[in-house]
Amino acid sequence: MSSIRELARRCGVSVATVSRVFNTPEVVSQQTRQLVLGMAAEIGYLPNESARTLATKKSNMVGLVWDTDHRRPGWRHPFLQDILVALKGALSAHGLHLLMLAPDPGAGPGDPRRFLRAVQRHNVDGVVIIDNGSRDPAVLALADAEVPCVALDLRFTGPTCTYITSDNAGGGRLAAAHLIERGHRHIATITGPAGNWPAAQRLAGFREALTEAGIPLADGDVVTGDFYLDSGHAAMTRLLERDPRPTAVFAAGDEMAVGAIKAIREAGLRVPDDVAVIGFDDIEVAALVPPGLTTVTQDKTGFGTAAAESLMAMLAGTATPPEPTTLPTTLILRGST
Amino acid sequence: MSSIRELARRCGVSVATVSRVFNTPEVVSQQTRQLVLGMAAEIGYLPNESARTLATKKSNMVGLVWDTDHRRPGWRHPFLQDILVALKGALSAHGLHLLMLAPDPGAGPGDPRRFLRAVQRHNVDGVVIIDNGSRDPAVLALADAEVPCVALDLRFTGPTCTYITSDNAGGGRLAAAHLIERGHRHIATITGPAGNWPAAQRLAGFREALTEAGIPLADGDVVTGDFYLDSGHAAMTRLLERDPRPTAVFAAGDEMAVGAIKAIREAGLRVPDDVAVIGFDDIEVAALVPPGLTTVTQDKTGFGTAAAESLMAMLAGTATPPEPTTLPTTLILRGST
DNA sequence: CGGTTTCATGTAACCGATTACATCAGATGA
DNA sequence: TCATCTGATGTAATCGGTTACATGAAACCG
Repeated sequence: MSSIRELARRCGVSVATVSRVFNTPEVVSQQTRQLVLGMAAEIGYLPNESARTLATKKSNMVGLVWDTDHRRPGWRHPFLQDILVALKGALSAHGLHLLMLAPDPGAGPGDPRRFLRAVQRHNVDGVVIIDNGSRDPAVLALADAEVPCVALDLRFTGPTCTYITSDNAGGGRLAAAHLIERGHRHIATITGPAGNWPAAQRLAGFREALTEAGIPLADGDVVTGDFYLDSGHAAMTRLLERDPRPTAVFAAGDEMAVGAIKAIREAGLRVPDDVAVIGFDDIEVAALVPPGLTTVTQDKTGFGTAAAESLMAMLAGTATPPEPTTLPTTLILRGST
Repeated sequence: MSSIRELARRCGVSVATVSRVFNTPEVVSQQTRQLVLGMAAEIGYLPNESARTLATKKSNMVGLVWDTDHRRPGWRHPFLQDILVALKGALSAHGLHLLMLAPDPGAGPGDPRRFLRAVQRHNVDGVVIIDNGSRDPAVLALADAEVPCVALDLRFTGPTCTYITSDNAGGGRLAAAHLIERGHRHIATITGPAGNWPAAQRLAGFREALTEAGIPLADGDVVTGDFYLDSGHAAMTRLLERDPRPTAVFAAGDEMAVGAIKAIREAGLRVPDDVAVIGFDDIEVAALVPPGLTTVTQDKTGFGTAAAESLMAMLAGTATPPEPTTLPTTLILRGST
């Protein structure tokens, strides 16, 4: 691998000049520039990023902390793929690479500093956190990183931190309003795990809209799930035992909604005639599962692009981190309501 | 940020000793080791990875080249998420980080060296390529990287290269055998784009099994799709116009199979009674779309773990790259056949 | 007891870049 | 004509580690 010194020697110039050709080409003469670039192409010279990072303390890498919950092997964020595609695209456009960090081996598996340490060792210019509400201490510890941080789907603040979330409360309101408009007066909901902020917001918005419409929400009509399919099935089964039975259900996640539909079918009832179902997320299956799941969609691509933008703003050196971004949610009408 | 020299000074030892404490602790005395570790914890010292990489030429980073097809914004690999989860998990276990590389900005958008250059600049210890048969020159150029490379779902050979694929031919055979066993004698297929190797293998295995069973496959019963839903719908629509109409269809991808089911339904026919459908991939929707899609499943997690293992083998310094891995495919019976 | 090992540690070169500062030739201007 | 400015380039310190080699003390051994 040819170094800058080798290239400088071959060109008969100093290393400083070569460096300038690549970093501040405008200060070097046309003639020298072409000489160096030509020779660089000839011998296949490429600057070594580690050396540049060492010298400049800028790595052009953004750390990605993700999938931190080792206790749950099936952990997944519903939009991981969409977010990654958008995030990588947006960062690439700025010449930034995305480093998916392994926990620091020097810290034990339970050490809350295992990601912070990994971040600090690698001179990343910023960090993106993808979580879904686990509130893992190892994630929260990242607020201490003296580096711009953007968290997705997680309230996350700090002197150099901001976050992106969907308008979950608004989405919950949309769902309630839609069901009310469809004439339902007894509406149940399957919410997410206690302590999960997006789930709580969805429930809050939903409840608010019901209250405004003068529709009561009994405690027994609020059942907790864990966002996965089976929990939706189980929750719905319980709801169907209620007397009177709710005529509509708002599930705080599409997977749970699909599970609910399954349970309704198994009980010999029809969707939406006997029980209407509305979900949240608009995952791929929503469009494909019959009768088509009406749902509240999140701007999946927006997560990635907004994260990149917030990060770029902080990298540009604003004194205070950008305000948290709230992505709009919208209703997608399909057959289940 | 405290440096190794700072730490050495505070401990009253040389930088070499500090370095040894972290890299070859067995050669330094118990006493000194504890002194250094204690002080390191106290002042929060962490070694700088860029500096280590510069000195050792090992970065503990694996480059990930992915989503190279800029012409198709919706590009996606059916298993990207599963692969990433497994890959990251397996690499993390070995202390390796995954660097999702942006194309080198110094190369134009169409430059076939844009990924190779990014790889070379970053001192990555290895490269993983996720492709789905685009045969992008920028991907093929990576064979010249003097670094271990593992490609997923792509035949990719070279002095330091190997690849992981599913047993696509075997899967095609499984699909055919299953339909034959179900009594079908007129079976059509929706294949992938010309030049797509996995698709070609699936077709080959499928065709082979039919031939062995003495069942003809007319040219008109082979229709080409592009792996996406709409193409499956369109292909099936054409197949339904055939006279006689096939009684079963093998789609080389689940999304196309779902599209096919949709087309069959829209034509007023039933699945599987009028036309049976079998897919390939076992994506999430397969289980959820009624009547449940019978399909050939790939070992999604296996892609990630096998890639990590092949990579580790090459990093361990074997003279020749490991043989390509062929992951077994198996049949998943559901309601569509 | 002198010589050889062994163990712990130190010295200093090196990895490949960036960059503050110095230099120097030629152009400018009074 | 000489001082001054400008533009292009060079010198050398620096970033934060690793590691070959040197050193010196203690242990071992015939």
